[in-house]
Amino acid sequence: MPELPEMENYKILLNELIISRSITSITINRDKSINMPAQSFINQLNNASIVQVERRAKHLLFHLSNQKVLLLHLMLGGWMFYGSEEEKPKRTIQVQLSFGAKHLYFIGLRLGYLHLLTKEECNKMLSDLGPEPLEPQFTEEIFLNILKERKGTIKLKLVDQHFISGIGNCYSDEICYEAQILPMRKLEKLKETEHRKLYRSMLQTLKSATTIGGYMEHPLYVGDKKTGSYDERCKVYDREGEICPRCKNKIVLIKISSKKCFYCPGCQF
DNA sequence: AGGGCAACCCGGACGC
DNA sequence: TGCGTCCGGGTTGCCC
Repeated sequence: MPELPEMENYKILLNELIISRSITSITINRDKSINMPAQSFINQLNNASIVQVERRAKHLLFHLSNQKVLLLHLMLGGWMFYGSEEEKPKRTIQVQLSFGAKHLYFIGLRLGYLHLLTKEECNKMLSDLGPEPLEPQFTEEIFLNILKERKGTIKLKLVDQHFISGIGNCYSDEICYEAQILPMRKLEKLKETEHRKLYRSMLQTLKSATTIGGYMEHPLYVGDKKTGSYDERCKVYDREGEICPRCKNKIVLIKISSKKCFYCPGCQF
């Protein structure tokens, strides 16, 4: 569920909150969330500090002072909260990193994980990911070129992490809506003007969602007004039966390859 | 290469 | 309130 804008928002906020602060204790409530025996994990993290938080696709990389990397993927429904013991959400917490009196809580890690890796191991884990859509070097011409080599359903391509990384089920629908293109159409049947429109809609949607904090429903800390502001701006995702803000038709839900897909039959072609 | 599908996992929502 | 049931959804791997 958390996609590029949500993770980018987390990255920006965490870079303000936890940089250079020593990890004073670590609590593992779910062994499956990490990639080694809990005691080894704890021993390696204790007293380390987080030098920088980086994002790659839907992953966050916590770069540590001991040259290791904590690689986070929230998968479905994972989220984070930063605050004191009293502020702690009343949810099951899988992993907790403490920075003195403040703690970073990892919540909802079912299939999600927090792996402690060397830089080499981390690079290897991420080596199959496609380009970052918001990197300046990912130009419209490069996008058009990779589209020319590909066939298939637009929505399935947009969520394919080998093709472009960071887009998931929500933003793929929002991007198609913005581009006024039906998500079930085939890439190879689009005109070049539609390819260009898809690129511009992709950048516009991801940028504006990132700027206003993504659609993540839980704030990162008490008083966090930024995280989640995009939720009400989603035009089609999870809005079956609601009125399209552009043409007043009703939003439709279909399945594409067992994925939920929302679109407007009135103004997407 | 694209597409379909099962498996992974379990908190939380929902029904009674 | 309490218990049982079921669902969601990104990713991987396997098959056609």
